[in-house]
Amino acid sequence: MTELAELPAVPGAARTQGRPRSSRAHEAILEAVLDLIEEGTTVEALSMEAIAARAGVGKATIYRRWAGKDELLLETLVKLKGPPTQPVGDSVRADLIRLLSVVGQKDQRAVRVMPCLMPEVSRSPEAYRIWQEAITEPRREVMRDVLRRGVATGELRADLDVEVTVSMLISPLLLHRMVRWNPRLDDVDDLTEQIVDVVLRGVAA
Amino acid sequence: MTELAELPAVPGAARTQGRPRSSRAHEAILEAVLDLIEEGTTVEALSMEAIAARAGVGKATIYRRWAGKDELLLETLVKLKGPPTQPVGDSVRADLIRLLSVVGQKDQRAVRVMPCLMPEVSRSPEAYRIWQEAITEPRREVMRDVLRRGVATGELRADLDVEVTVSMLISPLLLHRMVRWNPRLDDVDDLTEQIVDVVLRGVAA
DNA sequence: CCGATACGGAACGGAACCGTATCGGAATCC
DNA sequence: GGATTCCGATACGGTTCCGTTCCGTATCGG
Repeated sequence: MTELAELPAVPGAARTQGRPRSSRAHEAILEAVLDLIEEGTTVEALSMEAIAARAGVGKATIYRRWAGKDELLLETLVKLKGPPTQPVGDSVRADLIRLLSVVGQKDQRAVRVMPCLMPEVSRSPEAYRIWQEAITEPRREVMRDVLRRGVATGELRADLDVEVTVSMLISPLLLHRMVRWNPRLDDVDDLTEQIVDVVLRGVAA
Repeated sequence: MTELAELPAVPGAARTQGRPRSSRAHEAILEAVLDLIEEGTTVEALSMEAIAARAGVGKATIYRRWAGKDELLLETLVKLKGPPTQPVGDSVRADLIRLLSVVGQKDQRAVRVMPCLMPEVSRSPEAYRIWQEAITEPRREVMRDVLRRGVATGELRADLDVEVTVSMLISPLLLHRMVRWNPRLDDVDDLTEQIVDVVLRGVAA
């Protein structure tokens, strides 16, 4: 998918001759994208000119690395999210709380970026595919593992519907932390625990 | 193009003299906005020119009615989502299933429009307020009522956290139907029932 | 040192929209 | 019939951004 190689700068090409691409410019461009989005620019309204200006970079320097805004955004997003949180293995409950407590809490910029991606994701099948593969699916898979292990150890019932359970666990937190769907939940301090406990009770043997 | 007889048309203004505004044009403009969004135009990318062209209307006809795109969009949105579904009162479970089964199913256009509003909602406090007051809050209130009645009749336990429960019930369906957050749920045919049953079990006395 | 490439910056022609103005014609009230 | 307002259409100047192409300079490998 995307190459994050750094020292030689960018692609796997045998770019031996001449001045190497500046990794500093590379980083500055990605940071500029995040900064602008965080400040309220929609993904769609992001202009290459604004990105270049913010990064202190010529537009040509951007086009030398990415074919267009979409490619740039993809690399920005993948870099932003990093790898999913990993469970520890104490108990199903502790692992779920651990995984869920970081939803929308790791990097505040991700919270700002995600809603801006929704129009693109809901419109373009390609954007949807990338979003699924790079962002949501890896995180769901981690949680599926926790639930499956719980089934294996007998902590959870054998006929548990893993997909529905994952969705029930993540969705309320995602919706609250991403778009603050219900502002009254702001005051609930043990939201994660409440959700996990209700779901675990609901699916108990 | 010949004009048919028109109703008195639009606002409560004392507009006695001259040709009245065409309610047909009014409707055509609102429909054009929805059509364009449904076809994949982002709210932000909506241009007055495109709306006018699609509606078969001059731009001046739009500006004569609304001061700008924001006002036009607001009226479009409020018209789109009509009043919330009302519960029947048989049982808590039946009412919840009734309310939840229409999430994202009433008007397919609403499903397309909502993700496009997320960037605006997450960026502008004013847009967030309107979105809450006009869209989400009235629907939550209906569901709160169902839960409160359940508490009153003893079907639900007395110390139920209504806000958290509402969020747990709606969020998974909302996320699935709006942005298809987890495509594996496509095949689950009794998703609504499963969610309601797990939650009700989880919060049982 | 030299050749090659990247750098930041500026300018380019072209496209899309903005919001306004103006047109001849149509609809309505007095 | 006459005054008034709205109609759809088109044109306008102004703005923003696109993606490309030039600069003159900086930085690498050989």
